[in-house]
Amino acid sequence: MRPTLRFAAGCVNEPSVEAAARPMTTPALQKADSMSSVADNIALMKSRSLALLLESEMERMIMAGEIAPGDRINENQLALRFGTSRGPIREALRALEAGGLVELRPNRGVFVRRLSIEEACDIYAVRAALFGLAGRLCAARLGRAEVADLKRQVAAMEKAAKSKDFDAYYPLNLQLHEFIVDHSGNPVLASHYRDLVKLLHLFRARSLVQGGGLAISNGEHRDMVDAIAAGDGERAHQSHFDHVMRARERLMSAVRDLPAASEHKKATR
Amino acid sequence: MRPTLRFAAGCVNEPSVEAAARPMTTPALQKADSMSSVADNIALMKSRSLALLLESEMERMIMAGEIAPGDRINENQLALRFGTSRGPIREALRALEAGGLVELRPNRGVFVRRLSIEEACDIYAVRAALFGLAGRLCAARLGRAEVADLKRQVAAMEKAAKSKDFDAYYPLNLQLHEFIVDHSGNPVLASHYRDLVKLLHLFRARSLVQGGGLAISNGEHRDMVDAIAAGDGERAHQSHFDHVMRARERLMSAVRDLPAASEHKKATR
DNA sequence: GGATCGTAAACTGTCGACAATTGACAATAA
DNA sequence: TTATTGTCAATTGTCGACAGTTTACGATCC
Repeated sequence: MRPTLRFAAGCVNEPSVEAAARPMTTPALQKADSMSSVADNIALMKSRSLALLLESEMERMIMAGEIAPGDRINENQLALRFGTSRGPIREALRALEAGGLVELRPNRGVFVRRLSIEEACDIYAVRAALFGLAGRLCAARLGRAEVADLKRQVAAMEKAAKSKDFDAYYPLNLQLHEFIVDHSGNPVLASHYRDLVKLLHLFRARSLVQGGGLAISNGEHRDMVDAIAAGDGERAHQSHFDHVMRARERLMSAVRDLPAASEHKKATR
Repeated sequence: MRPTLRFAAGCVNEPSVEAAARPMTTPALQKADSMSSVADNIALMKSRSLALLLESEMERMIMAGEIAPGDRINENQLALRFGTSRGPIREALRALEAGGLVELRPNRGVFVRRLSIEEACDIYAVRAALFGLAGRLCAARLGRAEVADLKRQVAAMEKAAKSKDFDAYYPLNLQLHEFIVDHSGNPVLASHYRDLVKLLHLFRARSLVQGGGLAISNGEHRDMVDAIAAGDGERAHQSHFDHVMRARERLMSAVRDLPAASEHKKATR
């Protein structure tokens, strides 16, 4: 029988590692854990490889901030916590490193990547280029139905923006961007775009984006959708590119406005 | 004492795995292998980790075509060949997978990624977007000296193009693109661009690019450099973007012109 | 003869153990 | 006191072995 992978709850001190993964330890007994019983396990069996599981779980942990940028990741501790050996952990960390979420310092350990302002700035620019391309492609591809969908989304955001309901606006905003990228018809673009967005989560000052004019941002969304609706690739490109670049400016000016705190030590190297 | 890492020459049948890596097995004796003796070893010691070494070596092997797209990679065989255990090999493969060079099929093994025409097309588009951004940034950044350098490069290529000397043109072309990307001042952009170019090496029909009008291509280069020299970001973006997209069209039409052979089996899945 | 089933080899996934390195702390010397 | 050196615990890097899966091949049955 395979090792158990129980995500040993409470082994060390973890906030919320849910037993989202519990392969059939006893093939016979199967209480149907209230939530989907068999499908989950089958999916688990198919994933076939702790490393794959661990990779997504650790990515989640980093995204959720359970491990903060700059933190060192202890292999032994993780292995203990997940009830596995260090092998799969190391494999997962390698994959994460290639994605830039984590940094490998030989013989020292792996550290959650810490993004400098400059790097965040660079990432935004690349993201803008990709998003610009997504807009261009959408303008050439999207049909009436999809455009209507886009307009609906922008309208919903308009409402949230008017009432300054950031909690409602934020997920809608995310969804709109995802929609555009996913409907570009270019999976490579979508994948790279997502990677960049992930990386930006490591930027500690990210939360600053919040304040910045919901109405302004949504006005830009309207321009974007208009260009797509008109099938004007060039204009779509420009509006999409500018949208991200303006978001970058909003963030950067916010960062520079409160130069206090934050920037403790740069390049511990 | 550490394991030896001899890259056991001739163990299985490898064409050219040079003993580029030979850490100080006997700290005393050090014959100064004719080439840089100590520095190499120190660099090796610093890299500290077979996995890191293996990663670059295997990347090289894939790039050089020593393992062809679609081929399965046998961990045991590689371990034997390199004189290591499978652990570091697996770690290196994980990293390569995240870069898209290699594909992981659980319980089956890892396979060198095989790029479909569609994927290559998608990658070209993303590459165009990144290159467009690079052009835009260069237009805003480059000084007289760098522009002069660019013009020199284009002039050299002009000469090669006139005499249809592809072997001279190709490396210059590569160098020009590298130059622009590197001088964009955005390392994230440069890194992603390079990854895409690497991926394109997996496209079997890549060699078709060759025939396609050297003079035409270099004419586009001239436009690019002109825009950069003028400091016209918008025009630079457009010319750089178009340059890659036209290269894509040249490749794609070449592919479609000889529909024979090649496309054996799609999606063995 | 062709399809189904069972078996064995080959290989991947995982583990536990050991070797080497790092970083911290204590002891010593100036 | 301060700088240097020696030692030790903690942690990473690597290995060899075992368990489980896949796949190819041959035997059996229709």
